[in-house]
Parts: sequence; structure tokens; C-alpha cells
Amino acid sequence: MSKGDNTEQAVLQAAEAEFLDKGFALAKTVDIARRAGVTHAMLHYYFRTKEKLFERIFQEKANALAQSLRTTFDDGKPFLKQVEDLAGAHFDFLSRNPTLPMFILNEIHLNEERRKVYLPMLVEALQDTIRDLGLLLEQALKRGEVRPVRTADLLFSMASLNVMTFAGLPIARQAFDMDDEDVRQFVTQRRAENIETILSRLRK
Amino acid sequence: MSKGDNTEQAVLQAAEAEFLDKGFALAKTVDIARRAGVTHAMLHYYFRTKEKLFERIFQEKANALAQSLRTTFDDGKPFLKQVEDLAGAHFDFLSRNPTLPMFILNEIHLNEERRKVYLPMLVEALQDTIRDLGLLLEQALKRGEVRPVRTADLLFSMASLNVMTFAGLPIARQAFDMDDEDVRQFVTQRRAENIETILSRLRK
DNA sequence: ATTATCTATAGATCTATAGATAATGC
DNA sequence: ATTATCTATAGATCTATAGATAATGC
Repeated sequence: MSKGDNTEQAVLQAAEAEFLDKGFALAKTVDIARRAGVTHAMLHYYFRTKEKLFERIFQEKANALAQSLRTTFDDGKPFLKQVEDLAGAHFDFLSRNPTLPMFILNEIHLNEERRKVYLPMLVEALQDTIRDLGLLLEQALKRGEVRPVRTADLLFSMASLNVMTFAGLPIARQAFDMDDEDVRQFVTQRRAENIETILSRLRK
Repeated sequence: MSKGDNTEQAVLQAAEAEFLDKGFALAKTVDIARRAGVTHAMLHYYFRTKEKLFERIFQEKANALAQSLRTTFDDGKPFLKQVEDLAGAHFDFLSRNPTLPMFILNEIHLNEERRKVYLPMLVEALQDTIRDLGLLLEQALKRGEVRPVRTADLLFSMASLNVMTFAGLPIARQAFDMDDEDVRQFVTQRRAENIETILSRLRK
């Protein structure tokens, strides 16, 4: 069964790459099998359907994202430091998974039916982070440390800036006529710029 | 030929709706024909291919976006007012075309080949706006009116916040448990919040 | 005996076009 | 004569499975 393990793992890895590249609708099980170097029938043997294989990949990614955000929380920090760390961790996670933003936006956007399954999955994974940042913001506001802002707006702005850094990168590249090196530098600069933008909005 | 005019227009309108909903790859010519209330062969009779029909819709949308941004430019205004008006006009255009952000991100993202055609088309339409805001920012910086920031960062942040307001709305809705009325209010509030976020970053 | 793998194909879906027919405008 | 429309279908693509065969572990 060691051969079987290899096949299963190869399919999983190929599926992750294919789904993240193209999304569910445009990913082809035939291509996943080709990437994995196994015959097409193997994919169905191990995972039965394209949908079940996809669900597994999506869940893994949602959990990994949530996990990387959780680790920043710490009651002892000043609120602005907490926000900076959270935004930084989010950005760094997306750096390691640059195709994830478009992947998630796409899946949520494209299919009414499947949205009902995957949107709750995603939000469920993020629930604790949303709640905890809300509580910390409330306290910081009471202490008069920051300018008033809604939790939803703070989180949404942070996520927007980070997500678009990767989802909008091809557009920025063309709009500002960047080569590969420019793009690398742009991404590096966006990390600081996104954080500064969020902190500027909060500082009194 | 008045009948022919109707058919052609019906196909165009149906195509716009279908492409904006689903993107090129998932839009079906059969469904466009159905939406238009004409037989499927008519679509090919008037536009030859799905691709040609798509190109026409994409170009129209890129031009409409560019047009709505251009109208805000005015040398007489203080720079912060110029930025506010530009961000507001961008937001309002997206309000009227709420499916456009995901549509554009999708097309640029999904297909290497077609990206080469449509990305230049989009950026070409926006070129003047990018250049003019860059010049105005440079002058404002010289006069010491704003904190230092790169043009690319200013524009990218503005676009990111506005675009994600619509592209990320389903996620915000689920994450913050909003009903239809909450969503309407959230969008309204985002307009002011996005502008305030950009201006906070610029103000000294 | 059970698990893993392969080949072949059914059945669904989709774009595009061929070829026939009807409507329109000089 | 030209333009618009319809029906029917070719040909490509894709998911899923049936059924045969090979490898594995008790």
C-alpha cells in the first residue's frame, strides 16, 4: 500500500495546485491526474468525485489561514501593535499563498450552490479572530487610544489591502510598467504601506 | 432590418449580463441566446464567435470606467479634495456596476492567453488618470501638503478598498452576519470609510 | 481476498456551422 | 438579391464508472 499512499498524496498535491490556479469550475480532473502522474481513474478511485477532492483542499486552506492569524493574539500588547501584527501575519500568509486570494474570491463568487457550502466553512475558521479583534478594539476605544472605527470596517480594510496586493498584482504590473524585480519590490513595499494605511486610520 | 437590430441589441445586453455574472469561461453562448430570447445560431450570425462578443463587452466596460474617473480632474482643487473626488467617483461607478470588480479580476486572472489582450486594453483606458494623479501628487508633495507616498501605492490602495467593497461583499455579509438592509448600510458606510482611510494616510 | 491500477467508453455539455427557409428592401 | 432566422448536428471536451488485470498482505 506504499504505492497507494504515493498516488493519493500525488493527487492531493496536484489537486491543490490545479484548483488554486484555476478554481473548481475550470480545473480538470484529467489535468490533475496528469500533473500527479497517475491515470485519471485513480483520482476517482481515491476521492470519488471532483467535488470531494475540492472540499478537502478548501478546508485545508481555510484552516491554515485561520491558524496563521490566531498566533498573533496576545492580551499584553498595545492595540496598535496587535493590529500591526495581525495585518503583517495576514500579509505574510498571503505571500506564501499568493494564488489563494483569487481562489477564494472566485469560489465564493462563481457558484451560488457551492457558495453555500464554502462561505460558512471559511467564516467559521475566521470566527475567533473576528471576535477577539472586536473585543480588543472595544477596549482600546474605551481607553481612548484610537479614533472611532467599526470592527467590520477595520478588518475589512485590512483584508482588502492585503488581498488586493496579490489579486490585483497583474493589473498593477501592467499599469505601472514593472518588470519582475519591480514586482518583487512592489510587494515588499505593500506590506509596510498596507500596515501604515491601517494604522494612520486608527491613530489620533 | 428593424427586427435584426432588436436581435443584435438583445444579444448584446444578454451577453453583458451573462459575462459579468460568470466571466468568459463559464458564460455559455446557449445561455446568452436564451436570455436574449433568440435562437442560438443568431449569436454566431451577428458576432461570429463568443470571443468577439466578449471583447466588445470588455472594451465598453473599460471605457465607461475610465470615463467616470476622468470627469473628476480639475487643476483648481486642493489635492486632498481631488483624491476624495476620484475615490468617490470610482466607488460610485462600482456601485452602478457591482459585478464589474470580480469580472475584471477574473478575466485577468484566469487565462494567460486572453490576459495578454484584455489587460493592456484596461490599462490603456486608465493611462491618463494614472499619469494625471501622479503629476498632481508630485506637486502637492513639493508644496508639502501631504505625507510622502508613491503614486502607485496611493492609487492601488484606493482601488483595493473600493474594489473589495464589492468583490468581498459576500464574505463580509457572512462574516458579520448581515441581512439585506445591513448590507446596504455597510456599502454606504464603506464609501466614507474608504475615503477617510485614504485621506488619513495622506494628511500630515 | 483485498487493494490498486489500467483501458475503454458512456453520457453530458458546449461552440460553431451547414443548409434550408422566411422576411425585407430595392 | 440580400438579410435574418431556424433546425439539426459535427466535433471537441469533460466527469465518472465499468470491467479487466496486476500487486499486496495475510
